[in-house]
Amino acid sequence: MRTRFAPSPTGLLHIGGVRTALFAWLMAKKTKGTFILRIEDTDRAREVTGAVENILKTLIWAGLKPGEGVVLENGKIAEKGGFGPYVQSKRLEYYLKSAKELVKQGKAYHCFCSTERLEEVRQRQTAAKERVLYDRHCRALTAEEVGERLGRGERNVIRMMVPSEGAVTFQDLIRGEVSIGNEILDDQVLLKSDGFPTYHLAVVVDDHLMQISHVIRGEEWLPSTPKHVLLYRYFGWDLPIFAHLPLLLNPDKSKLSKRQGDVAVEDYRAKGYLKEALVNFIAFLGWNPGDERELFSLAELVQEFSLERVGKAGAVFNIEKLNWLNFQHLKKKSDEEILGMLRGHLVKAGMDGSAFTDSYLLGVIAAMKERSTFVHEFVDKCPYFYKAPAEYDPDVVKKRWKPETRSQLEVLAKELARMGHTGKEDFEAALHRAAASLNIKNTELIHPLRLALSGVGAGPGLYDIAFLLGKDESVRRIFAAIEKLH
RNA sequence: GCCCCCAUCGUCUAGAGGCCUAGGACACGGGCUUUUCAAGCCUGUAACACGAGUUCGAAUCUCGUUGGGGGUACCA
Repeated sequence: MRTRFAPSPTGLLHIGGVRTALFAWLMAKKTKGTFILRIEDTDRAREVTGAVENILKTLIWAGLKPGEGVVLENGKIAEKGGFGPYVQSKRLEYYLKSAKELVKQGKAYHCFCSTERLEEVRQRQTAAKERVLYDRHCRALTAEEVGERLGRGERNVIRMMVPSEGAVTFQDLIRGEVSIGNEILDDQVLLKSDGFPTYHLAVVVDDHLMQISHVIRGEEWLPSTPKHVLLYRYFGWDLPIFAHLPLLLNPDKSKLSKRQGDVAVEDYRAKGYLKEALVNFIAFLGWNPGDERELFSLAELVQEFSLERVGKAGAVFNIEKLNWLNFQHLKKKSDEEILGMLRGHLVKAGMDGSAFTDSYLLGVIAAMKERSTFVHEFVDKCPYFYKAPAEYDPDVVKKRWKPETRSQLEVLAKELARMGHTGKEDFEAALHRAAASLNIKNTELIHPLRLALSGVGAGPGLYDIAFLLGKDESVRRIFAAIEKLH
């Protein structure tokens, strides 16, 4: 099996794009086939510099490395494989040759209509509530006339000649048989006046020349597939297998787009989503294993995935589920692995990472793991592990800080200061002793202590916090709180 | 407008005629646990768009309606 992902370099890689890439990649891997990256840069106006590199890096980040086509070699964009070039702007000769061949066979023709005339035709048709199609004006031109105008170097395009009757029927792996009447098919432009092909010509020529066996793409291409089928027939080529994936939707069910939240993979990456979670989540948008399992690694997806189990209806991109998956995948990682990511994050957050030892951070990770969905929460959610609280949550102060708290905490501080060993259970024992000597319940000390140490009312187990901070720092924070809160 | 595709809880989905008084997951509510917050465990609310058929029997098949989406460029 040879599958391909063929994006246009018009910007950042879209979440819908990676899903298409993922499905194509999975199919290739599953069958020990090849996954190819081809760049469809036939619209020069929309091209964005750096887009190819971004797309490639994002794919690789997600684990979807192309085995052929446009690849990254030593950090540089390169091409690999025997069917190149893999960038369409470098393949102009193929498209020109193909288009000319069709003209010669009478299956395509030169069209000299101006954009103004085209626009006029469109408007007339719209007003008359007719189908908006090219009126095939230039089909009537004689060979002499065409030759003459071509000789003058007049601007023209090449359009495919679509039969006005009959219908095109083709098989889609996901949707079964799809049929569209020829009468609604346009005499599609194949070669633009700038010499570049349109998508329709380029995709057919390249998929054939590159021996793509399965064309896996979004459902938005379904309506133009008949044109492609026609083109395959005109050229006398075998059809690939088509699989049109259901669309990814905004919460309002329209096609996933910008302006309704983030759509670039990079956005999610920047927010701290794990690639494992994103891939897992995206795979389940339209696909499922048929049983109750939900957590999948990329390798497991390769084992289980099949296009037969891809659904037909569009799927809403639901961030809540993604968050849950991120939590699950984060929990699956070893503390050591998280440590590496946390160190990276500390640096990014502008903190002096070297101020904390591995074992200290590992302690923070153990304490916070059940409470964190993202790696950055090992910092954001518990700043008190990195520096003493500068202020105290007013609500918690109101609830837990009584007039007698001050003197009680002083007793506790003395107990703590006297400890010989400073294990987690020693803090607990010391607090119990303090409470006993004051003749109060443990909780009356526990909550004020939590407030003094962390500045907030919620978090990991109190003794975990105290143990991690250590005896001296805990005592310091108690006195700091007494001073600030009276 | 025209064409194509789609239609099960709010969301992702299981379901390929009887196993469905429709299952799971996220989210939401309640409970247990507990020094707090989480996590975990238990539990609750919640869906076959509608209408005709076919059939002994339909979420599952057919047709229609409605709704939604996509397409309709010298963009992909």
